[in-house]
Amino acid sequence: MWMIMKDNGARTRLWGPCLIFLHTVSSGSNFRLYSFSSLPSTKGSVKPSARSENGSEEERPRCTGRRTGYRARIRRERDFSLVVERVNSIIHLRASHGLTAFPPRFGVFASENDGPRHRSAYFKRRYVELDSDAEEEDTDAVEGLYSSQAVSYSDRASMSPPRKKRALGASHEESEADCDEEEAIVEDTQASSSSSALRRCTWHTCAAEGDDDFLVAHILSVHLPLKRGFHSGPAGVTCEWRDCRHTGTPESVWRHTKEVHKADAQQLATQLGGVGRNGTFRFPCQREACRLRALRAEPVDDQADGTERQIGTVQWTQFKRHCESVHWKAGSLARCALCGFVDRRESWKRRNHTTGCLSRFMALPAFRRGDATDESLLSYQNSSRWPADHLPASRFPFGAQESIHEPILTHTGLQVNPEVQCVWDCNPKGSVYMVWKMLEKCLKNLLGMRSL
DNA sequence: TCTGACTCGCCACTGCTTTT
DNA sequence: AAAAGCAGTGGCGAGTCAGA
Repeated sequence: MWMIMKDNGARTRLWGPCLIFLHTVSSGSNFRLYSFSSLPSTKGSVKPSARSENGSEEERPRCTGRRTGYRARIRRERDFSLVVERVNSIIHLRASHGLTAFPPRFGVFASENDGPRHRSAYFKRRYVELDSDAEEEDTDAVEGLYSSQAVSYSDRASMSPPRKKRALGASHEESEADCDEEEAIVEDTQASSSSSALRRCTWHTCAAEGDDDFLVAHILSVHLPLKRGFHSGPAGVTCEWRDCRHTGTPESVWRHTKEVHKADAQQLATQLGGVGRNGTFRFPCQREACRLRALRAEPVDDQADGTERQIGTVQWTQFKRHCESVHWKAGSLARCALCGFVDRRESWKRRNHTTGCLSRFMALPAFRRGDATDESLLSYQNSSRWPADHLPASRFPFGAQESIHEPILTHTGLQVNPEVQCVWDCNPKGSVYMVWKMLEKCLKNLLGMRSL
């Protein structure tokens, strides 16, 4: 279903497995449920892809004026106005943080400019799962976010096989874990690759159980809840086109690049025969890192358009992504909430970083003892960074700006820390993710539905 | 309604690392 | 040493959106 949220006057369009329309009614801190009739029409990027997994058209949850598809199904099954009235009477969300991602893309980097996008692998997968009635979840699962009772929750229909233990974790393990703990990491990682894809939190007496993303959210909301704020990303990046020293946010520097350097790029493409069909053009990136790389490399192949592709050249249509992923390490990238590892969003599913990272973190002696603090997380992030003198030259993102190595842990007060209260007979309070899962369960139970 | 710019996700390729 | 695995990166097509 669609969810639209207004926060301090700025509407954020979100999609999620919900039946509600949240609307700010008082200074961005209280949210109220509205019926679908209040929903504005949605089109464009908030709409799931028209393509289904098997290539056929499916019933899609769209907020149009017509009672079609999923919405019509809901209306047939329940009198939705009664549902809204009921939910309004028992839910009260209190937020002291700008909820720009609801549910948050837990496990990866999230910031104000990094809201959920329907094309992300996570939401695509969530849509498929939640639109299917094939599975029924454990109704007690969400409670595991709080309690130490043995509960289980699987947010994934399947889990990718774990990555092999990599050098990334080696230095960390040398300092933090003994041999037994290394075995525990391996066992834990292997366990996570089993068909159940579930494993337990290793925190002291905690018995919460779930998949990788669930456990990351659980750890950050339950065991290390207070001081961790949402990192807003690198404060600034530098253009570096030739000798340009223009600095700013990734978005502003990209605008600057388009305004000031695009003509230069086109001229380079023309000179080097990099102009292709349909107005596309490929040019050598003029940042020092790419120029040095090009000097060291030979042309690699011939392109369909007859031009020769060289190391360090890029098409203009891909240039923003190139800047963000190669030079700035900022923008539309995903970041691990535990170690700060940054990768392109579309690579997260394939790389399966979370499995190994979570294993290493939960193997920390302090974490297993149950006395880990935010300093433990900060220490873990520091130790997980690639030491510059140990980096293979080709692996290191040569030219990447320093912000990539900044820890994401910020010591902030409650006033900027995500904190949400959901009153549903039991009055829990906690992270956005946790309350979101509870709300999802409550709505399911209320509607008597197996899935939304 | 059309069009061009833009975003997103999938895929292929290269080269390095790890395993056998 | 060969094979397999993986990280880094760019190409490409489909979808989206805003402006003409």
